[in-house]
Amino acid sequence: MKLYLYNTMTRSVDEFVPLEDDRVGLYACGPTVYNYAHIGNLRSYIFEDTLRRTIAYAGYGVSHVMNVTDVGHLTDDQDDGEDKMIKSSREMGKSVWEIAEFYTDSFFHDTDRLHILRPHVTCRATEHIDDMIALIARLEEKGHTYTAGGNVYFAIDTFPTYGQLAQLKLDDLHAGARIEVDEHKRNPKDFVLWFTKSKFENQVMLWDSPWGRGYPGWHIECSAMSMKYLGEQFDIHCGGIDHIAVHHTNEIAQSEAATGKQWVRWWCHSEFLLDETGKMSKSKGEFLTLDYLVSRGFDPMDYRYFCLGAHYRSQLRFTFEALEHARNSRRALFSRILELRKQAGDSQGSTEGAGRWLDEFREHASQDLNMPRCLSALWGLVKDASIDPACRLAAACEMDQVFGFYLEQLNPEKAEEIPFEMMELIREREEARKAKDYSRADEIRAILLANGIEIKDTPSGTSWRKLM
RNA sequence: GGCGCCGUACCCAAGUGGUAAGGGAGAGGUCUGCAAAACCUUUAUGCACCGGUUCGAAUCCGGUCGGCGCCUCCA
Repeated sequence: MKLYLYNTMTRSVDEFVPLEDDRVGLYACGPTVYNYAHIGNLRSYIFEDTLRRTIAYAGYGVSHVMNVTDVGHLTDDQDDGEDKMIKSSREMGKSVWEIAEFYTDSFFHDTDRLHILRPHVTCRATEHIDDMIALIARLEEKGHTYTAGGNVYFAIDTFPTYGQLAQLKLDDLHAGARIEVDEHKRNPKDFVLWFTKSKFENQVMLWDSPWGRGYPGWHIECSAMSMKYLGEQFDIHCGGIDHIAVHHTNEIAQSEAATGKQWVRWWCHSEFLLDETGKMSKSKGEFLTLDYLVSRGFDPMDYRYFCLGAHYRSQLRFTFEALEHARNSRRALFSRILELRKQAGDSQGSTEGAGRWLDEFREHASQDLNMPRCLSALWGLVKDASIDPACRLAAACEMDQVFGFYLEQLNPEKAEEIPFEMMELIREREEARKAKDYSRADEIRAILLANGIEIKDTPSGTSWRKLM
């Protein structure tokens, strides 16, 4: 299966050809673990997961590497902002290391529930300080750095193609329009590789370096760690669209300045999730978490389905109404799958006969991950009565390799496992129906429904199903 | 000021030159004690607006109006 992916560098959808024939190196910018991930963050990881699954579905092996930024970042682009890790530490009365561990665990708890596959390598910034120092030293040797005011800076003037990814026109940039420019910078777009001056009273994350005791700049970790695990050149680097202008632009500069060759071949960026007021942002203070959605009665798969309903390069506005629609669809889909399983019985289905739908699915998956169209193909398949149920089921499970709903794990028995009291109510309703006391029967049906149990009366008796 | 994106039915959302996917919600029908589920039927001569290019445009070009994101940490 040929894959076509949008590449931010070329600004077009191009045929994807990996460096090696059968293995794809994929680097994803991971979380900064000073707070919970919000659902906007999680949308990005769902996109990356879809990308990874699609690459695997297309027949490639994938090496998926993700960083965890557990070293403090400042709240702005100078060294007089507040370190977010320290801020969080102070507010929660825990050490920065405990904060990092707590939110890292929380992050993976969320991604697990969303069926986001864990990266093959998860690398923590604090465990790779030596690699970062080595990279900075390499840049220093090649004359790309200077020291001023105690900090080591990257000089963008030494990297002629600076800003290519973001199509920045350096002359037109009004740097400092919104913030004051660091007086030590030779060029306003220069950025810090290593800090030695800490103004924070509780800065405990400090390491020795050739430039003094301090801590790394914000961009160097991704360069150092991606090259360590994927090589000096690799296939895909992905992240949120906000990273294009600064983070990834700077990563490219420092990486390619150090190695003298192209670093990343494909840049894939996902668009933002918006809320009613606009972009969802951690710094606004209030934001939606997966836990909150769950507390409102949603299943993590509802959110996954919601995200898959829109293209990853489109802004998507989150509303609870839209999430409810996604939940309805997802439930309907899951119950159809369970129904197919029942009909299929023990017969092992082959996907032959579902070729039309699988072709459609593959075509849209390969065209820059058009998940809305893929979902459309899944629905077409599932509803196609001309195809044998076992075959439909097998084909749906094949598509699910990309969707990640884990349809195969849907368990009819589990759907029918209900508490004893509910069981009693069902029995009582049966008796009421026999006695033609329909008002009581309807009343019980309403109670059951309120408890997430759906009743279905058939000629052969009453069956029930948990709304999952 | 620079860069980029969007405006498609009641809602969400694909489609980017060949005559509007899919889902949700609603309506009618079969079934049912009534429902639910399932199935069938149904809901945009039109894709913000105005021009232009073309045999043909939601799709390309120009303009207008409206909305959003990035350029500070941020997915």
